[in-house]
Amino acid sequence: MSAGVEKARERFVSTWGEMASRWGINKTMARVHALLMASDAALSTDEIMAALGISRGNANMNLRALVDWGLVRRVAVGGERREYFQSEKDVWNMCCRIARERKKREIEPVIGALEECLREAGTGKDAAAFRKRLTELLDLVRTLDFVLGQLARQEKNAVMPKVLTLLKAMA
Amino acid sequence: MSAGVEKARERFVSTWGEMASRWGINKTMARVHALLMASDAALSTDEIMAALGISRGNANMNLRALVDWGLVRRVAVGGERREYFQSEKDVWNMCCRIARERKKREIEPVIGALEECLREAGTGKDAAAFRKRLTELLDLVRTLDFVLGQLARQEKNAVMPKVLTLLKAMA
DNA sequence: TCATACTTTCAGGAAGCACTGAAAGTATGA
DNA sequence: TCATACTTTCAGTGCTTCCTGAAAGTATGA
Repeated sequence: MSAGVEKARERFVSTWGEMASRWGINKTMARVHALLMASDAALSTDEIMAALGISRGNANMNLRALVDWGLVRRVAVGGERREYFQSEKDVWNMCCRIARERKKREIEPVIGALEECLREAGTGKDAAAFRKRLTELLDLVRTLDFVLGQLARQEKNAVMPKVLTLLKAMA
Repeated sequence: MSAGVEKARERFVSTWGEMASRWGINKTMARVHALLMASDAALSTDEIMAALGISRGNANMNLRALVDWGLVRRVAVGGERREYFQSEKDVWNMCCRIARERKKREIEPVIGALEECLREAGTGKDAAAFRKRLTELLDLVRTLDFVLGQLARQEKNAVMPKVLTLLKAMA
């Protein structure tokens, strides 16, 4: 078979790592994720360490984070004691998991903080313009929160693909 | 007037900075942006330096980046030689600018790289599953690219708010 | 053209975040 | 219960990114 496949996998791993770090996600975490996505079989910690040239501690930490995000599962491989890891293979599910976690970790706290700002800004006339902008911003962030929520509920709710189809049709 | 307004502005600045840094955006850049959003009047470099306690070089760099992103404008204040800065006040426009830039800087290059991976992966049977996953991923990223593109075109295209309204109605 | 008032650049330093590796912890089967 | 095979933790280190401040650059009006 063509030798390019391995090069392609490597390129994929580094592309994914690069992209993730621009979106505030740990580069190594994304590389581990990409490696698992690119691999048909489940991989052990040692295989991941070897493939990416990272330490045991680092591998462990990032694998745990990926499991927390719901992007990777631990799997038992017949008879073996060692743990193996396997990524969620459905990219749409993957996207839903990411939406759910970012909503929870990054959007919801901001909504709370903006509400607090609004409360703190009081009712004075000098803050009227500020309050208006805060209100509009809060509205926007709530919309984003709503959209991510819909994405996150995907498994129970098929509305998102319909909307996307519709959006393309309307364009 | 209530003394809380200034506290509210400060909280807003730090909230915005915190959020941005979790999404891969320079924290100081976001704080400058927030300061300008919270301020009714245009501000000079010196005022920004004083308000945020940052150096001239830092202020200059981040202001330029904000201007590049289309989130902040330089404005002339009658007779004065010094430059003043003012943020885009419409939050929806702001959102469109961010969508446009992130699409251009971060999504489009990834699409190119994934296409290259797919080409490089060849046609061998051993890479069939990898190719399948790459294809699905590419599809997903292209969808995101499309959505950001629609957002970015907002000024010429009112489709996005309609879709959002619809999404809420369908939920 | 020069003095002035302001802006921009960039080398070096500081801060924060990620990584290593060895030691401690845990589960398994004999 | 112990030996073994593996996983997890975390203090110290390294690396990247960000920031500073002084020097160079630029525009303006006299």
